[in-house]
Amino acid sequence: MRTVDPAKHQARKRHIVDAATVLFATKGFERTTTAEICKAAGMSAGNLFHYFPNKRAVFLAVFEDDRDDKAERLVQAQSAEDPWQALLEVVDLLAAPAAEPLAPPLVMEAMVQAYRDPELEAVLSRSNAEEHATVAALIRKAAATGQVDPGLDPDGAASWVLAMVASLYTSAAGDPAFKPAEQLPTLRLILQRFLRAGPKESS
Amino acid sequence: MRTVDPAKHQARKRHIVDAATVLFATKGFERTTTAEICKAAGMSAGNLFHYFPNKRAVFLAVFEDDRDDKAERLVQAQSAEDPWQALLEVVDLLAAPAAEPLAPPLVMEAMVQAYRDPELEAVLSRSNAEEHATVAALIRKAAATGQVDPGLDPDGAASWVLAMVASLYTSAAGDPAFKPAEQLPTLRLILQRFLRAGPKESS
DNA sequence: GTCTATATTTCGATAGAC
DNA sequence: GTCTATCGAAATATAGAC
Repeated sequence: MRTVDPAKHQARKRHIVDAATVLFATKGFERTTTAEICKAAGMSAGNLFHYFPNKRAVFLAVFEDDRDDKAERLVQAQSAEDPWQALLEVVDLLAAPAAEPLAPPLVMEAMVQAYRDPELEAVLSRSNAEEHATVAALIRKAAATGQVDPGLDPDGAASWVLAMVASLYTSAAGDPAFKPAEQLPTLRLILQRFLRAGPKESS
Repeated sequence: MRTVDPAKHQARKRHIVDAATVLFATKGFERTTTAEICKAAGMSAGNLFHYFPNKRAVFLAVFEDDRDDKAERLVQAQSAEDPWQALLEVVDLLAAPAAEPLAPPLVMEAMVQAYRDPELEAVLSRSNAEEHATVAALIRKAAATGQVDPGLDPDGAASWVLAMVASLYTSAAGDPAFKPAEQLPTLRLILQRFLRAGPKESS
């Protein structure tokens, strides 16, 4: 007999993760106490540890949830008709959260913690691998339709596209005056010139 | 009467900084103890604290020294005849250390610590401002000679150039298999296409 | 290096759903 | 009656001060 409703259980975990996300982003992982998470989530320590084995697991769940979310939306964007338009949509999708105040510090914190936590490292690199595969596939498609320079290595180019998107997060994290949204037009311009350029180059 | 030879004092500080750099890069700031720094530098704690007030000051000195170093070499590269060649040289100069094993983790560590240490933050942003000014000036010059698209905003473009260089460090820090040196040709290609593109764009 | 303060995690109990 | 969510206090671990 199972009396636990999986959906409810999942929702409860999500509630905890949402509360913890704010704290992790503003105070960092170590400086956030489980007591604070409990208070933010409106529950006791005993209850919190009923859902997660330890604090690290809560942190991990932040990025697992995000990965699931993103993977789903990537499939959407990927399925768009025109490969070049799909690529631009994917880039927008990946870049958009950089404008939210919590995302950049959270990304920084994740990079730091990934250094010390192989499990987190695994989640992040899986997430990155999915993004890379999506972007590379679209570049390949767009090259096939002549919308992207066929001379480019799709995997190498995809890495650079992702690196540029990532720099929106690192820049925003370091400098509060940096506005990622304002950089999107320039990012699109760079991508356009880099990827669509024809085979002939003037040195 | 002065009993300290300033040059000798400076050299001794440099020696400590060099020894500490290796430790900071491999173990991170917090996990490096002052005792380890003493041992690596071959001196007693009393002697070390004669040169630096605390561990944080040693860490700070790593980046101050680097800034001085870089500023000097930036002047060199900046003075090259052709603005476009000068720009490429500056980029190479800034990108080159990414290939050294210690630099990427050290850069990461600096970014993390800058979050919590306004003094370090100041050193890093000053360093960044100098790089930005140099690159922007060269872009302006190259635009004037028609080697760079005059439609670009030099400051905005310079920020993106630096962001791309920085991504060599972050990528190398995260993934041991990533080889910054191999990415240099692609980086140059991106810069070339982004910056040199004429005014007409095919959408 | 010891000791204190603070944070994390475990434990046993209670109350309600099925 | 069994199973689960919840609580709050107790025990363990960790970190910081002296």
